[in-house]
Amino acid sequence: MAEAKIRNMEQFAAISGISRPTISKYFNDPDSVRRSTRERIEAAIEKHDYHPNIYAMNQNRKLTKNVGIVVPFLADPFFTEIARSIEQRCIDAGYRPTLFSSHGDPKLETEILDTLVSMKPAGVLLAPLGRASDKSAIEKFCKQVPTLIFDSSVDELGIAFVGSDNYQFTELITDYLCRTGEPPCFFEMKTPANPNAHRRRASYLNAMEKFGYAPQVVSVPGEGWDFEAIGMEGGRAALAEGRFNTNTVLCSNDRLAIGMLAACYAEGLSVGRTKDHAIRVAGQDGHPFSSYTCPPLTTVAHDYKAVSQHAVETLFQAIEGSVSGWKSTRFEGNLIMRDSA
Amino acid sequence: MAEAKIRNMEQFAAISGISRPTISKYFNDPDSVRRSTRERIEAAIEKHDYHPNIYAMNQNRKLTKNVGIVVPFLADPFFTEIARSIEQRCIDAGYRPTLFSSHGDPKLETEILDTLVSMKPAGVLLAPLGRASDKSAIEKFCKQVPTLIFDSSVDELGIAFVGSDNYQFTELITDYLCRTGEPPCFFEMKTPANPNAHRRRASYLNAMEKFGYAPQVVSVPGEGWDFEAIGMEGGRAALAEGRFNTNTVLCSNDRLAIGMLAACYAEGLSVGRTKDHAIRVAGQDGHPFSSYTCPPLTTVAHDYKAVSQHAVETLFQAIEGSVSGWKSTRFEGNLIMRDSA
DNA sequence: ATCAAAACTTACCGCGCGTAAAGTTTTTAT
DNA sequence: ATAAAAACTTTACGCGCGGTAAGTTTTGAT
Repeated sequence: MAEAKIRNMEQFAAISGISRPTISKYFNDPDSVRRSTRERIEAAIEKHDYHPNIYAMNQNRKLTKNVGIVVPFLADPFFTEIARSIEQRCIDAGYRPTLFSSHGDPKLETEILDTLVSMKPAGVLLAPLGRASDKSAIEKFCKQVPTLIFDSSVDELGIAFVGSDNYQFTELITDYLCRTGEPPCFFEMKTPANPNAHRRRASYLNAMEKFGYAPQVVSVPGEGWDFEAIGMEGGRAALAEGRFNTNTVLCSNDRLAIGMLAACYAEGLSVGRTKDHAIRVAGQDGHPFSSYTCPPLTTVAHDYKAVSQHAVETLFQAIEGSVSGWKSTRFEGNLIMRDSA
Repeated sequence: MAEAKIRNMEQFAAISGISRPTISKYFNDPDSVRRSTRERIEAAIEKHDYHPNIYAMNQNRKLTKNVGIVVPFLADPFFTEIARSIEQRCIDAGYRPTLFSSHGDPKLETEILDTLVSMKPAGVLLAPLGRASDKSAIEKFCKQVPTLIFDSSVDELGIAFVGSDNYQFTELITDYLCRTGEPPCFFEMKTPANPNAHRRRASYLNAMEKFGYAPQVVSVPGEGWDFEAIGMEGGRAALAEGRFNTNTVLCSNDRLAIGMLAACYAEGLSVGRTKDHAIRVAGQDGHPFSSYTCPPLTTVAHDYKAVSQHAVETLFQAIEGSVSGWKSTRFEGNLIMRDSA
């Protein structure tokens, strides 16, 4: 600690008595140098606490180990959860993930893509904003960087799409709700940001027809990503006005359902699947907190593990050469029966 | 779009008929070049869609506009919320924030600090893991980069600490609970990751003594950051075993309280502040979802705005020269009375 | 001991940009 | 019109590292 701080690899090479290219080789792959050399280098690292500058490293590399992860809204626990899962898988695969959130802002999303270009990532996992996204910017970006689109699909961009089978989600839970009680009304935002919401509505309508029930969609106003608030306010209004034809409400997503539960509580309606309750409420997503609502929320859970694993694997396969055509993979969800419906 | 893609500033300078240093100057500050020049550059940018590589930019700059934000656990909505707020303020101040999460892992926290050194940030806002943090690594880092510590304090490191007055939080809500019903038991994790938890317990004990009541602390086992699960399981056990002496439970934080609410529901206990309920539950933090629990959670909310604003301002003042001594600022919380207590 | 393979060193260029010095052109003020 | 100031160009170097080619040393097997 007495000596001056090492500032670059050349200084470190000089002080450790090993040539710079060898040091560089070591940091690129510690096993690529002789054991004795490695030990000398590691001793010097220990002694001088040297770390190469990763941003300078990537500057002149043909292939970096950087991976970008972009989600539309990090304050949504669904995205924090999936991002965390993907992040971990990237680390395990020896890559350096960097996480970005578009914060619901298309301009910020485009800026992030520009930043990512500077980062020279080996690949990017992008969950686009959806409807609001600047598609041409995404398209341009996909031509420069191997990009895997997840969560919500935008045309046939990038190397592949990996997500959930939202159509199956809604059909599954609609079927369950119809079999176990009154057929559900569908509760959603009027202008959802995410294209998956449209799939879910369409699936609901189709399923209800198939099962021989009259569908009823209750769309509530509200912009942005504050779903719980929108669900609560819209839910209270809809309940007060008696806009639900049955005692069962299927929400377009869990966050809306959490708002709906709060609305029911506020309106003095007891939620639950047994006879002594006034209303049943179900969600969709398998939100991390859905098991801690009161009552615990019945929902269809994303197969987080399958989605994140397949997304990461597909990206890495593409990075490592095997280029096949664009493909879309959607995983089925699992019904999680809890007390709310 | 017909021409080949511009790869660097030199090519861009050539094609736009302006020297590279001037282009560089423009990107550093558009107003530092003549109006006519600026217009020519901007026309060329528009035409060729050129953006300088930000990582190469920062390579050789004396002062970058990078700011690092590190939180211990991004899956905790409290941290997503405060991070988002801080991020926005940095952007508004013309800086480029990059967000990192330690994911509860001290090794990852140290790695992030190394990464941040490479990034040459103008400053860093760090919410340390707390008890688990590698303090010597943080200390080293603080010597290299202007660092503001927020949320939980670690010694007197960095340029300053900004956070909440956790002592006041607990005193405030304990007082409220004592005045409005039975005095509260204190519900907490046995081995909390965050030092604020200890402050809250100490404050509870002190307040109870002051008000002339016998304190009772119920500590439940559990490691990690899955607070809702820990609160629910520990809460169920404690309720089943009748370990709460009064009908009022003050939880160490809102996430634990959310778990406690779920435990009460599971045990068939009605939660609320009126006579017809069996138990009162309160939290602390002002968690983003605390208003959507059933019943809505009574809590002490962080002054998110004040904390994030003061943190960012203090950092930028330090960056821009005015170096005063280390200071600690703690903002008071606001009691939010809802139905749960 | 011998020799080829493996590992290393030296030397040099490249990445994309910041920055400084010196000279040239343009603008502004008088 | 003239001079000073401002803005620009040219030139040259630096940041911290990757990567390659050539030559040198070390290794390990015979």
